[in-house]
Amino acid sequence: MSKETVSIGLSAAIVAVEGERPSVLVVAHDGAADALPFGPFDPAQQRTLESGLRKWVGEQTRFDLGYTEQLYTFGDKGRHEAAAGTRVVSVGYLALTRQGKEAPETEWRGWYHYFPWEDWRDTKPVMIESTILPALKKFVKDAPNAEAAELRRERVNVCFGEGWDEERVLERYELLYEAGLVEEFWRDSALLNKKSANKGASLGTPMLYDHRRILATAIARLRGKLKYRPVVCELMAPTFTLLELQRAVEALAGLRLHKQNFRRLVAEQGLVEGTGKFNAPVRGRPAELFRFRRVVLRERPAPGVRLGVRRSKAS
Amino acid sequence: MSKETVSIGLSAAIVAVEGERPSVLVVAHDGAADALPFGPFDPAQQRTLESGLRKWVGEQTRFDLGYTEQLYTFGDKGRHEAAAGTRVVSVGYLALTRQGKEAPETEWRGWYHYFPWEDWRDTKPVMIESTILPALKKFVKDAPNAEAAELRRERVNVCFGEGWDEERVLERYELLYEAGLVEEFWRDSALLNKKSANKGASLGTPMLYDHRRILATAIARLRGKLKYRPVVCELMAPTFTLLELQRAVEALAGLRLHKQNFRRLVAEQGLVEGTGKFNAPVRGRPAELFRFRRVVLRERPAPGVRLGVRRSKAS
DNA sequence: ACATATATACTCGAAATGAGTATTATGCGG
DNA sequence: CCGCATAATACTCATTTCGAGTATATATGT
Repeated sequence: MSKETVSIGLSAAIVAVEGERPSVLVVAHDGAADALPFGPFDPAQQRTLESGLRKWVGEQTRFDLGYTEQLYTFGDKGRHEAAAGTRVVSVGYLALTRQGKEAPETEWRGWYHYFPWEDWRDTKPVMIESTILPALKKFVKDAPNAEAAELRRERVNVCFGEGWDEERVLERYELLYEAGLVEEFWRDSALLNKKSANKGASLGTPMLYDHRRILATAIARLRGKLKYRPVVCELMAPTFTLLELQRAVEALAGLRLHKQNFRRLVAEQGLVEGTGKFNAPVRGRPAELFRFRRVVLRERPAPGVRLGVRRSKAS
Repeated sequence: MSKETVSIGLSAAIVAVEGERPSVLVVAHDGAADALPFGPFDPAQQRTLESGLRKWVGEQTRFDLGYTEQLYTFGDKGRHEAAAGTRVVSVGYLALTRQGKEAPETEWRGWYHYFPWEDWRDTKPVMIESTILPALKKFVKDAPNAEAAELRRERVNVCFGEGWDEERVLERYELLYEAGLVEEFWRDSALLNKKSANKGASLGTPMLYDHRRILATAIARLRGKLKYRPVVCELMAPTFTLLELQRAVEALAGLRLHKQNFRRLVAEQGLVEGTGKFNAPVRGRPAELFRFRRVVLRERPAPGVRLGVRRSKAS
């Protein structure tokens, strides 16, 4: 039994929304691919995993995390290579923030750079029909046997078939990974096999280690949670118009919502309250500025933003 | 910086339902408290965390895990004590099974032994009014300052106040832990402070290490997932009556459901199909035996068992 | 004044939900 | 063999929620 030691890596997907653009904080870790802020967990110094995370994030980004939530622990061999003889088990976190100042070495990047197929706000991304589905069709055909092919077909259908489920971000990324459609797959298998496979397709911008997988998990979780917990509030300025709130939710969900119904929902749920003040609009009637109601923020038995998804024409 | 090393512990809450009793597989680990099957992760031998888990569970229970799902990774100092100088970070899993044969050293135990306050099927557990709320009121009063008291009051209200949310199992357990109402709290603080604090209240049966916390997470997750994924099917015999299915869901949720509406839901969703055969009832009209529809099992864009919770009188 | 753009109010039908009542099929005690 | 208790299953109904849309109000720029 070779003595391989374990090390715990902590990574954070720190998310913010500026206008219509959901973004994530990346650090230029070693000039290579984009990376999430991360570092090893030091059990001697830290009482909890989360405090370890805060320490790293603080050092790398001078950021003071607000809302944080653990996502998942990944331990697969070969998806987070470190020094030989050490296995990195990485614990991913989601953090929400208001995009204040950040440190020199960091940068906000729109998360759809990494997941261009996830943004359905304007139209269904053309790459799905033009690139993804044909490649996945090939992936199905290349299955080792009929049973595996049927399984793959099902997965493709669930992930990219009719009935878009905006929450299946991770499932989709993993499918593309296994199908060899993201750069990480070729990089990881080259490292594992010690031979460089010929580089295949590369959808979206790759990230360091398994960071894109962590980000996928973060987006999936956030999209899910939006619907039953008031998490958007962590991302908004102290006051905002209802349209701004809607645009933020849309940006995160990657979908357009029905305006009138959206405001009905947030109103009914008592999520926000008017301030009596109005904004100075570029065009059109001024909109009232709202704020979140403190009461709701301390998680009640209650609600988030149920997205009133729309199925027909314009806003 | 003292060289403390990390070790990863894998634990599984293996859940089954027999009739009306949801239960979890426990092992008699060292005669002491009940424990979940668990063991350290060996990076040299295992490619993934889950395969490591399957190995341990296989060895300790001769069980072949079916459906498994990662729950959470706990790393707090002092809640899973091991050899000095090693910090155990424990990754908890949920597994669902049909309660077949088990190994000698193991035993199925009803999970409400550990969480008696979570079973609302017959009535609201009296212990909530008689024991828990008075003790928590004291916990609020003992807060170091007014702000902390307000926070505690809110938590008590969300967890045990009006509007029972059956999913907040973990929140409730953690609150009781912090309030010193479960044995684990006194055990852990004695270990940390090296002095044995006077033992306080002890609600429910305690477990080894942080296993009760992992079980709480498992129940919470399962109760949540019931509503939007067909997970019960992992727990049912190949064929079953609709009432048996309902009883299983009720057992897990700790709530009673409205019979007619329950069958409407599962029927509409196409979750099950009749077999044409009927059971031999002790009393009453014989019930048709159903089975789950294969199609639905490969997670569709779709449904689980939305619980048609009832708010008035009898079944 | 009017075209344009946005905010906000209100309407309407379809579907989902909660809560029943009604009917059907058994076994059993007389 | 009748009638009753018991459970399964069918059907009803009011209410709420949801998706979709129309209507009206209030700005700006020309």
